[in-house]
Amino acid sequence: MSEATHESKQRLLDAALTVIRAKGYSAARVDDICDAAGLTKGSFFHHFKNKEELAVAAAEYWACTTGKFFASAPYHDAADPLDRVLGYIDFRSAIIQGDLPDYTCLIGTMVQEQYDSNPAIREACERCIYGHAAEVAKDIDLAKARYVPDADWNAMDLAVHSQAVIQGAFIVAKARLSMGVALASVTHLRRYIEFLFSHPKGKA
Amino acid sequence: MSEATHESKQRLLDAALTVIRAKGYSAARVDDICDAAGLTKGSFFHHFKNKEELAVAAAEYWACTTGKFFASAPYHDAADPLDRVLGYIDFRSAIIQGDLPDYTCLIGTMVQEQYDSNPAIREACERCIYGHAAEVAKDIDLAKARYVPDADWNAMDLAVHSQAVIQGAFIVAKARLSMGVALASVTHLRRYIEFLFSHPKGKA
DNA sequence: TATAACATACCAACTGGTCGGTATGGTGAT
DNA sequence: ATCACCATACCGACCAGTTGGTATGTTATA
Repeated sequence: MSEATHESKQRLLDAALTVIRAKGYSAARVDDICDAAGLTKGSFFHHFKNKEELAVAAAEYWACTTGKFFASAPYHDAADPLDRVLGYIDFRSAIIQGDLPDYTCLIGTMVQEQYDSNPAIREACERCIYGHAAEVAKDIDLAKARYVPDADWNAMDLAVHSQAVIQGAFIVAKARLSMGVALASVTHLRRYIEFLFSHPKGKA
Repeated sequence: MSEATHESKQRLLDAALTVIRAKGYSAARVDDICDAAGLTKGSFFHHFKNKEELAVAAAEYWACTTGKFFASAPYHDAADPLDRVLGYIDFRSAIIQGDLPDYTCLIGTMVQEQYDSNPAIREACERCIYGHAAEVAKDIDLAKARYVPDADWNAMDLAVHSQAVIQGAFIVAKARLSMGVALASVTHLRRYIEFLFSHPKGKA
Protein backbone atom coordinates (compact mmCIF):
# COMPACT_ATOMS: atom_id res chain seq x y z
CA MET A 1 0.00 0.00 0.00
CA SER A 2 1.44 3.36 -0.97
CA GLU A 3 1.49 6.17 1.54
CA ALA A 4 -0.53 8.45 -0.73
CA THR A 5 -3.27 5.84 -0.98
CA HIS A 6 -3.21 5.64 2.72
CA GLU A 7 -4.42 9.08 3.53
CA SER A 8 -7.66 9.10 1.58
CA LYS A 9 -8.34 5.47 2.34
CA GLN A 10 -7.74 6.22 5.99
CA ARG A 11 -10.12 9.15 5.85
CA LEU A 12 -12.77 6.93 4.31
CA LEU A 13 -12.22 4.34 7.01
CA ASP A 14 -12.38 6.93 9.77
CA ALA A 15 -15.54 8.33 8.21
CA ALA A 16 -17.02 4.84 8.06
CA LEU A 17 -16.41 4.38 11.79
CA THR A 18 -18.21 7.61 12.58
CA VAL A 19 -21.17 7.13 10.28
CA ILE A 20 -21.73 3.43 10.94
CA ARG A 21 -21.51 3.86 14.69
CA ALA A 22 -24.12 6.61 14.53
CA LYS A 23 -26.56 5.10 12.02
CA GLY A 24 -25.76 1.43 11.71
CA TYR A 25 -24.39 -0.32 8.64
CA SER A 26 -27.49 -0.56 6.47
CA ALA A 27 -28.53 3.03 7.00
CA ALA A 28 -24.99 4.30 6.42
CA ARG A 29 -24.98 5.41 2.79
CA VAL A 30 -21.85 5.36 0.72
CA ASP A 31 -22.45 9.04 0.06
CA ASP A 32 -22.71 9.73 3.80
CA ILE A 33 -19.30 8.20 4.27
CA CYS A 34 -17.85 10.09 1.31
CA ASP A 35 -19.25 13.35 2.66
CA ALA A 36 -17.84 12.69 6.11
CA ALA A 37 -14.46 11.96 4.53
CA GLY A 38 -14.63 15.03 2.31
CA LEU A 39 -14.28 12.84 -0.77
CA THR A 40 -16.47 11.56 -3.56
CA LYS A 41 -17.72 8.26 -4.83
CA GLY A 42 -14.98 8.12 -7.41
CA SER A 43 -12.45 7.93 -4.62
CA PHE A 44 -14.54 5.53 -2.60
CA PHE A 45 -14.85 2.96 -5.35
CA HIS A 46 -11.25 3.43 -6.28
CA HIS A 47 -10.21 2.19 -2.83
CA PHE A 48 -12.98 -0.31 -2.11
CA LYS A 49 -14.64 -2.77 -4.42
CA ASN A 50 -18.00 -2.26 -2.75
CA LYS A 51 -19.69 -1.32 0.50
CA GLU A 52 -19.21 -4.75 2.01
CA GLU A 53 -15.47 -4.62 1.42
CA LEU A 54 -15.37 -1.29 3.20
CA ALA A 55 -17.19 -2.82 6.16
CA VAL A 56 -14.70 -5.66 6.40
CA ALA A 57 -11.81 -3.24 6.07
CA ALA A 58 -13.38 -1.00 8.71
CA ALA A 59 -13.67 -3.95 11.09
CA GLU A 60 -10.02 -4.82 10.54
CA TYR A 61 -9.00 -1.19 10.90
CA TRP A 62 -11.00 -1.04 14.12
CA ALA A 63 -9.34 -4.19 15.43
CA CYS A 64 -5.94 -2.77 14.56
CA THR A 65 -6.38 0.70 16.05
CA THR A 66 -8.17 -0.42 19.20
CA GLY A 67 -5.60 -3.20 19.55
CA LYS A 68 -2.77 -0.67 19.56
CA PHE A 69 -4.78 1.62 21.80
CA PHE A 70 -5.24 -1.03 24.46
CA ALA A 71 -1.71 -2.35 24.02
CA SER A 72 -0.29 1.05 24.88
CA ALA A 73 -2.61 1.68 27.83
CA PRO A 74 -0.92 2.20 31.21
CA TYR A 75 -2.59 -0.74 32.95
CA HIS A 76 -0.05 -3.05 31.31
CA ASP A 77 2.64 -1.61 33.56
CA ALA A 78 1.27 -3.30 36.66
CA ALA A 79 3.44 -6.17 37.86
CA ASP A 80 0.58 -8.25 39.15
CA PRO A 81 -1.57 -9.88 36.47
CA LEU A 82 -4.74 -9.38 38.51
CA ASP A 83 -3.96 -5.67 38.72
CA ARG A 84 -3.66 -5.66 34.95
CA VAL A 85 -7.02 -7.38 34.56
CA LEU A 86 -8.74 -4.93 36.90
CA GLY A 87 -6.77 -2.13 35.28
CA TYR A 88 -8.20 -3.17 31.94
CA ILE A 89 -11.73 -2.95 33.33
CA ASP A 90 -11.01 0.44 34.86
CA PHE A 91 -9.53 1.59 31.59
CA ARG A 92 -12.69 0.53 29.76
CA SER A 93 -14.67 2.60 32.24
CA ALA A 94 -12.39 5.55 31.76
CA ILE A 95 -12.84 5.63 27.98
CA ILE A 96 -16.63 5.80 28.22
CA GLN A 97 -16.63 9.52 27.59
CA GLY A 98 -18.38 12.05 25.42
CA ASP A 99 -21.22 11.24 23.06
CA LEU A 100 -22.53 7.76 22.42
CA PRO A 101 -21.07 7.33 18.92
CA ASP A 102 -17.68 8.16 20.40
CA TYR A 103 -17.47 5.29 22.83
CA THR A 104 -19.75 2.61 21.42
CA CYS A 105 -18.37 -0.27 19.42
CA LEU A 106 -18.36 -0.48 15.64
CA ILE A 107 -18.19 -4.25 15.80
CA GLY A 108 -21.21 -4.72 18.02
CA THR A 109 -23.20 -2.37 15.83
CA MET A 110 -22.33 -4.13 12.60
CA VAL A 111 -22.63 -7.71 13.75
CA GLN A 112 -26.01 -7.05 15.34
CA GLU A 113 -27.55 -6.27 11.95
CA GLN A 114 -25.38 -8.22 9.57
CA TYR A 115 -24.68 -11.54 11.30
CA ASP A 116 -27.23 -13.33 9.17
CA SER A 117 -27.07 -11.35 5.93
CA ASN A 118 -23.37 -10.88 5.41
CA PRO A 119 -20.97 -13.68 6.34
CA ALA A 120 -17.81 -11.73 5.50
CA ILE A 121 -18.75 -8.92 7.87
CA ARG A 122 -19.78 -11.33 10.61
CA GLU A 123 -16.48 -13.19 10.34
CA ALA A 124 -14.50 -9.96 10.52
CA CYS A 125 -16.45 -9.02 13.65
CA GLU A 126 -15.89 -12.42 15.17
CA ARG A 127 -12.15 -12.15 14.59
CA CYS A 128 -12.10 -8.72 16.17
CA ILE A 129 -14.05 -9.65 19.30
CA TYR A 130 -12.28 -12.92 19.88
CA GLY A 131 -8.88 -11.47 19.07
CA HIS A 132 -9.36 -8.81 21.69
CA ALA A 133 -10.80 -11.29 24.18
CA ALA A 134 -7.76 -13.53 23.68
CA GLU A 135 -5.48 -10.65 24.61
CA VAL A 136 -7.45 -9.97 27.77
CA ALA A 137 -7.51 -13.68 28.52
CA LYS A 138 -3.71 -13.79 28.76
CA ASP A 139 -3.63 -11.70 31.92
CA ILE A 140 -6.72 -13.43 33.28
CA ASP A 141 -4.97 -16.74 32.83
CA LEU A 142 -1.84 -15.57 34.63
CA ALA A 143 -3.91 -14.09 37.45
CA LYS A 144 -5.91 -17.25 37.75
CA ALA A 145 -2.79 -19.41 37.94
CA ARG A 146 -1.46 -17.22 40.70
CA TYR A 147 -4.54 -16.69 42.83
CA VAL A 148 -7.25 -19.22 42.08
CA PRO A 149 -5.69 -22.05 40.09
CA ASP A 150 -8.45 -24.49 40.98
CA ALA A 151 -11.41 -22.32 40.15
CA ASP A 152 -14.01 -23.96 37.95
CA TRP A 153 -14.05 -21.34 35.22
CA ASN A 154 -11.60 -20.64 32.43
CA ALA A 155 -9.87 -17.45 31.37
CA MET A 156 -11.13 -17.20 27.80
CA ASP A 157 -14.73 -17.68 28.90
CA LEU A 158 -14.40 -14.85 31.36
CA ALA A 159 -12.73 -12.64 28.77
CA VAL A 160 -15.56 -13.23 26.32
CA HIS A 161 -18.08 -12.59 29.06
CA SER A 162 -16.38 -9.28 29.75
CA GLN A 163 -16.80 -8.34 26.11
CA ALA A 164 -20.45 -9.32 26.32
CA VAL A 165 -21.00 -7.12 29.36
CA ILE A 166 -19.37 -4.17 27.64
CA GLN A 167 -21.41 -4.71 24.47
CA GLY A 168 -24.59 -5.03 26.47
CA ALA A 169 -23.73 -1.91 28.42
CA PHE A 170 -23.58 0.00 25.14
CA ILE A 171 -27.02 -1.22 24.14
CA VAL A 172 -28.60 -0.15 27.41
CA ALA A 173 -26.76 3.16 27.17
CA LYS A 174 -28.19 3.69 23.70
CA ALA A 175 -31.69 2.92 24.91
CA ARG A 176 -31.34 5.46 27.68
CA LEU A 177 -29.02 7.91 25.96
CA SER A 178 -26.86 7.79 29.03
CA MET A 179 -23.31 6.68 29.61
CA GLY A 180 -24.06 6.35 33.32
CA VAL A 181 -25.86 3.05 32.87
CA ALA A 182 -22.96 1.71 30.83
CA LEU A 183 -20.56 2.63 33.60
CA ALA A 184 -22.81 0.94 36.17
CA SER A 185 -22.65 -2.33 34.24
CA VAL A 186 -18.89 -2.19 33.92
CA THR A 187 -18.72 -1.57 37.68
CA HIS A 188 -20.75 -4.73 38.25
CA LEU A 189 -18.35 -6.59 35.99
CA ARG A 190 -15.41 -5.35 38.03
CA ARG A 191 -16.99 -6.52 41.24
CA TYR A 192 -17.69 -9.92 39.72
CA ILE A 193 -14.06 -10.34 38.76
CA GLU A 194 -12.98 -9.31 42.25
CA PHE A 195 -15.32 -11.96 43.63
CA LEU A 196 -13.91 -14.62 41.34
CA PHE A 197 -10.38 -13.89 42.45
CA SER A 198 -11.19 -14.00 46.13
CA HIS A 199 -12.80 -17.43 46.06
CA PRO A 200 -10.48 -20.35 45.33
CA LYS A 201 -13.15 -22.61 43.91
CA GLY A 202 -15.16 -19.99 42.11
CA LYS A 203 -18.21 -20.82 44.18
CA ALA A 204 -20.33 -18.30 46.06
CA MET B 1 -60.60 -2.47 17.41
CA SER B 2 -62.53 -5.14 15.58
CA GLU B 3 -61.33 -8.71 15.69
CA ALA B 4 -61.01 -8.81 11.92
CA THR B 5 -58.60 -5.89 12.02
CA HIS B 6 -56.62 -7.67 14.62
CA GLU B 7 -55.66 -10.67 12.64
CA SER B 8 -53.90 -8.99 9.72
CA LYS B 9 -52.29 -6.37 11.93
CA GLN B 10 -51.08 -9.12 14.20
CA ARG B 11 -49.66 -11.02 11.27
CA LEU B 12 -47.79 -7.92 10.16
CA LEU B 13 -46.42 -7.43 13.67
CA ASP B 14 -45.34 -11.06 13.92
CA ALA B 15 -43.73 -10.79 10.52
CA ALA B 16 -41.95 -7.63 11.62
CA LEU B 17 -40.45 -9.44 14.62
CA THR B 18 -39.11 -12.20 12.42
CA VAL B 19 -37.71 -10.02 9.66
CA ILE B 20 -36.23 -7.28 11.87
CA ARG B 21 -34.57 -9.77 14.19
CA ALA B 22 -32.95 -11.46 11.21
CA LYS B 23 -31.93 -8.42 9.15
CA GLY B 24 -32.11 -5.39 11.41
CA TYR B 25 -34.51 -2.50 11.09
CA SER B 26 -32.98 -0.56 8.19
CA ALA B 27 -32.46 -3.60 6.02
CA ALA B 28 -35.96 -4.91 6.73
CA ARG B 29 -38.00 -3.78 3.74
CA VAL B 30 -41.68 -3.09 4.01
CA ASP B 31 -42.17 -5.62 1.24
CA ASP B 32 -40.18 -8.21 3.17
CA ILE B 33 -42.54 -7.82 6.09
CA CYS B 34 -45.60 -7.93 3.84
CA ASP B 35 -44.31 -11.08 2.16
CA ALA B 36 -43.64 -12.72 5.51
CA ALA B 37 -47.17 -11.84 6.61
CA GLY B 38 -48.71 -12.98 3.34
CA LEU B 39 -50.19 -9.53 2.76
CA THR B 40 -49.53 -6.58 0.52
CA LYS B 41 -48.40 -3.01 0.90
CA GLY B 42 -51.98 -1.82 0.70
CA SER B 43 -52.74 -3.69 3.87
CA PHE B 44 -49.54 -2.56 5.53
CA PHE B 45 -50.20 1.12 5.02
CA HIS B 46 -53.80 0.67 5.99
CA HIS B 47 -52.73 -0.49 9.44
CA PHE B 48 -49.59 1.60 9.94
CA LYS B 49 -48.93 5.19 8.96
CA ASN B 50 -45.34 4.38 8.03
CA LYS B 51 -42.46 2.08 8.75
CA GLU B 52 -41.49 3.92 11.91
CA GLU B 53 -44.97 3.51 13.37
CA LEU B 54 -44.72 -0.21 12.71
CA ALA B 55 -41.41 -0.32 14.56
CA VAL B 56 -42.89 1.41 17.58
CA ALA B 57 -45.93 -0.87 17.50
CA ALA B 58 -43.64 -3.87 17.17
CA ALA B 59 -41.64 -2.76 20.22
CA GLU B 60 -44.85 -2.39 22.24
CA TYR B 61 -46.13 -5.71 20.97
CA TRP B 62 -42.83 -7.27 21.95
CA ALA B 63 -42.98 -5.72 25.41
CA CYS B 64 -46.52 -6.98 25.82
CA THR B 65 -45.99 -10.55 24.65
CA THR B 66 -42.66 -11.07 26.40
CA GLY B 67 -44.15 -9.46 29.50
CA LYS B 68 -46.95 -12.02 29.59
CA PHE B 69 -44.50 -14.77 28.75
CA PHE B 70 -42.27 -14.00 31.72
CA ALA B 71 -45.23 -13.29 33.99
CA SER B 72 -46.56 -16.77 33.41
CA ALA B 73 -43.19 -18.52 33.78
CA PRO B 74 -42.93 -21.11 36.58
CA TYR B 75 -40.12 -19.39 38.49
CA HIS B 76 -42.70 -17.03 40.02
CA ASP B 77 -44.04 -19.92 42.08
CA ALA B 78 -40.98 -20.02 44.33
CA ALA B 79 -41.68 -18.75 47.81
CA ASP B 80 -38.25 -17.27 48.34
CA PRO B 81 -37.54 -14.07 46.37
CA LEU B 82 -33.93 -15.07 45.77
CA ASP B 83 -35.11 -18.34 44.26
CA ARG B 84 -37.33 -16.31 41.96
CA VAL B 85 -34.41 -14.12 40.92
CA LEU B 86 -32.18 -17.10 40.17
CA GLY B 87 -35.17 -18.83 38.62
CA TYR B 88 -35.52 -15.89 36.26
CA ILE B 89 -31.88 -16.22 35.21
CA ASP B 90 -32.27 -19.96 34.69
CA PHE B 91 -35.42 -19.34 32.71
CA ARG B 92 -33.53 -16.92 30.46
CA SER B 93 -30.95 -19.64 29.89
CA ALA B 94 -33.63 -22.17 29.13
CA ILE B 95 -35.21 -20.07 26.40
CA ILE B 96 -31.95 -19.67 24.50
CA GLN B 97 -32.94 -22.36 22.03
CA GLY B 98 -33.04 -22.92 18.30
CA ASP B 99 -31.75 -20.46 15.71
CA LEU B 100 -30.37 -17.04 16.56
CA PRO B 101 -33.33 -15.01 15.25
CA ASP B 102 -35.57 -17.08 17.52
CA TYR B 103 -33.98 -16.13 20.81
CA THR B 104 -32.33 -12.77 20.20
CA CYS B 105 -34.03 -9.57 21.20
CA LEU B 106 -35.95 -7.30 18.86
CA ILE B 107 -35.34 -4.34 21.13
CA GLY B 108 -31.58 -4.67 21.27
CA THR B 109 -31.45 -5.03 17.52
CA MET B 110 -33.55 -1.94 16.84
CA VAL B 111 -32.07 0.38 19.43
CA GLN B 112 -28.55 -0.48 18.35
CA GLU B 113 -29.13 1.05 14.91
CA GLN B 114 -31.83 3.58 15.57
CA TYR B 115 -30.96 5.21 18.89
CA ASP B 116 -29.62 8.29 17.18
CA SER B 117 -31.76 8.44 14.06
CA ASN B 118 -35.22 7.71 15.35
CA PRO B 119 -36.26 9.06 18.75
CA ALA B 120 -39.68 7.39 18.75
CA ILE B 121 -38.15 3.96 18.26
CA ARG B 122 -35.46 4.57 20.86
CA GLU B 123 -38.04 5.67 23.41
CA ALA B 124 -40.17 2.60 22.77
CA CYS B 125 -37.09 0.44 23.27
CA GLU B 126 -36.17 2.26 26.45
CA ARG B 127 -39.67 1.72 27.86
CA CYS B 128 -39.48 -1.96 27.00
CA ILE B 129 -36.06 -2.60 28.54
CA TYR B 130 -36.67 -0.56 31.66
CA GLY B 131 -40.19 -1.87 32.11
CA HIS B 132 -38.88 -5.42 32.08
CA ALA B 133 -35.96 -4.52 34.33
CA ALA B 134 -38.37 -2.94 36.81
CA GLU B 135 -40.30 -6.21 37.02
CA VAL B 136 -37.13 -8.17 37.70
CA ALA B 137 -36.04 -5.54 40.21
CA LYS B 138 -39.09 -6.24 42.39
CA ASP B 139 -37.87 -9.70 43.36
CA ILE B 140 -34.27 -8.53 43.58
CA ASP B 141 -35.39 -5.88 46.02
CA LEU B 142 -37.28 -8.37 48.18
CA ALA B 143 -34.36 -10.77 48.13
CA LYS B 144 -31.96 -8.02 49.04
CA ALA B 145 -34.11 -6.91 51.98
CA ARG B 146 -34.17 -10.43 53.26
CA TYR B 147 -30.57 -11.52 52.74
CA VAL B 148 -28.25 -8.57 52.24
CA PRO B 149 -30.10 -5.43 53.34
CA ASP B 150 -26.91 -3.45 53.84
CA ALA B 151 -25.24 -4.25 50.55
CA ASP B 152 -23.93 -1.23 48.66
CA TRP B 153 -25.76 -1.87 45.41
CA ASN B 154 -29.38 -1.32 44.48
CA ALA B 155 -31.91 -3.63 42.93
CA MET B 156 -32.76 -1.66 39.80
CA ASP B 157 -29.10 -1.25 38.91
CA LEU B 158 -28.59 -4.98 39.12
CA ALA B 159 -31.72 -5.64 37.08
CA VAL B 160 -30.52 -3.30 34.34
CA HIS B 161 -27.10 -4.91 34.48
CA SER B 162 -28.74 -8.28 33.96
CA GLN B 163 -30.45 -6.97 30.86
CA ALA B 164 -27.11 -5.64 29.64
CA VAL B 165 -25.45 -9.02 30.12
CA ILE B 166 -28.22 -10.75 28.21
CA GLN B 167 -28.09 -8.21 25.38
CA GLY B 168 -24.31 -8.51 25.22
CA ALA B 169 -24.57 -12.28 25.20
CA PHE B 170 -26.73 -12.04 22.09
CA ILE B 171 -24.15 -9.90 20.33
CA VAL B 172 -21.32 -12.31 21.06
CA ALA B 173 -23.56 -15.19 20.01
CA LYS B 174 -24.27 -13.45 16.72
CA ALA B 175 -20.57 -12.88 16.13
CA ARG B 176 -19.85 -16.54 16.71
CA LEU B 177 -23.12 -17.99 15.42
CA SER B 178 -23.32 -19.98 18.61
CA MET B 179 -25.78 -20.00 21.43
CA GLY B 180 -23.20 -21.65 23.65
CA VAL B 181 -21.33 -18.42 24.25
CA ALA B 182 -24.58 -16.68 25.18
CA LEU B 183 -25.32 -19.38 27.72
CA ALA B 184 -21.82 -19.05 29.15
CA SER B 185 -22.37 -15.35 29.80
CA VAL B 186 -25.71 -15.93 31.47
CA THR B 187 -24.02 -18.54 33.65
CA HIS B 188 -21.46 -15.93 34.71
CA LEU B 189 -24.32 -13.58 35.52
CA ARG B 190 -25.94 -16.23 37.69
CA ARG B 191 -22.75 -16.78 39.63
CA TYR B 192 -22.34 -13.04 40.13
CA ILE B 193 -25.82 -12.80 41.63
CA GLU B 194 -25.09 -15.76 43.90
CA PHE B 195 -21.95 -13.96 45.06
CA LEU B 196 -23.86 -10.76 45.76
CA PHE B 197 -26.36 -12.59 47.92
CA SER B 198 -23.74 -14.40 49.96
CA HIS B 199 -21.84 -11.27 50.97
CA PRO B 200 -23.62 -8.89 53.33
CA LYS B 201 -21.72 -5.78 52.27
CA GLY B 202 -21.46 -6.58 48.59
CA LYS B 203 -17.67 -6.54 48.82
CA ALA B 204 -15.40 -9.28 47.57
C1' DT C 1 3.82 9.92 -20.81
C1' DA C 2 2.10 6.45 -17.94
C1' DT C 3 -0.27 5.52 -13.86
C1' DA C 4 -2.55 6.23 -9.53
C1' DA C 5 -5.85 9.20 -7.39
C1' DC C 6 -9.65 11.61 -7.54
C1' DA C 7 -14.02 14.21 -9.46
C1' DT C 8 -18.34 14.40 -12.08
C1' DA C 9 -22.10 12.70 -14.35
C1' DC C 10 -24.88 9.16 -14.79
C1' DC C 11 -27.71 4.72 -14.59
C1' DA C 12 -30.47 0.77 -13.31
C1' DA C 13 -32.51 -1.13 -9.47
C1' DC C 14 -34.77 -0.52 -5.53
C1' DT C 15 -37.59 1.71 -1.72
C1' DG C 16 -41.06 3.87 1.07
C1' DG C 17 -45.15 5.55 0.32
C1' DT C 18 -49.56 6.88 -2.61
C1' DC C 19 -53.70 6.11 -5.00
C1' DG C 20 -57.69 4.43 -7.46
C1' DG C 21 -60.33 0.77 -7.11
C1' DT C 22 -62.72 -3.66 -5.22
C1' DA C 23 -64.79 -6.88 -1.84
C1' DT C 24 -67.30 -7.40 2.21
C1' DG C 25 -70.32 -6.54 5.75
C1' DG C 26 -73.11 -3.63 8.67
C1' DT C 27 -77.19 -0.34 9.19
C1' DG C 28 -81.38 1.86 8.65
C1' DA C 29 -85.30 3.25 5.83
C1' DT C 30 -88.88 1.51 3.09
C1' DA D 1 -86.61 -8.59 2.49
C1' DT D 2 -84.36 -5.40 -0.23
C1' DC D 3 -81.95 -1.55 -1.40
C1' DA D 4 -79.11 2.58 -0.78
C1' DC D 5 -75.43 4.07 1.83
C1' DC D 6 -71.23 3.88 4.10
C1' DA D 7 -66.99 2.20 6.55
C1' DT D 8 -63.33 -1.03 6.85
C1' DA D 9 -60.01 -4.04 4.85
C1' DC D 10 -57.32 -5.03 1.28
C1' DC D 11 -55.11 -5.15 -3.41
C1' DG D 12 -51.45 -4.05 -6.70
C1' DA D 13 -49.97 -0.73 -10.08
C1' DC D 14 -47.58 3.23 -9.81
C1' DC D 15 -44.49 7.31 -8.47
C1' DA D 16 -40.77 10.12 -6.89
C1' DG D 17 -36.74 9.94 -4.57
C1' DT D 18 -32.75 7.31 -3.22
C1' DT D 19 -28.94 3.96 -3.57
C1' DG D 20 -24.97 1.22 -4.81
C1' DG D 21 -22.29 1.08 -8.43
C1' DT D 22 -20.20 2.49 -13.25
C1' DA D 23 -18.22 5.18 -17.00
C1' DT D 24 -15.64 8.79 -18.25
C1' DG D 25 -12.86 12.61 -17.65
C1' DT D 26 -9.28 15.38 -15.06
C1' DT D 27 -5.27 16.19 -12.20
C1' DA D 28 -1.05 15.21 -9.84
C1' DT D 29 3.11 12.74 -9.64
C1' DA D 30 6.92 9.99 -10.89
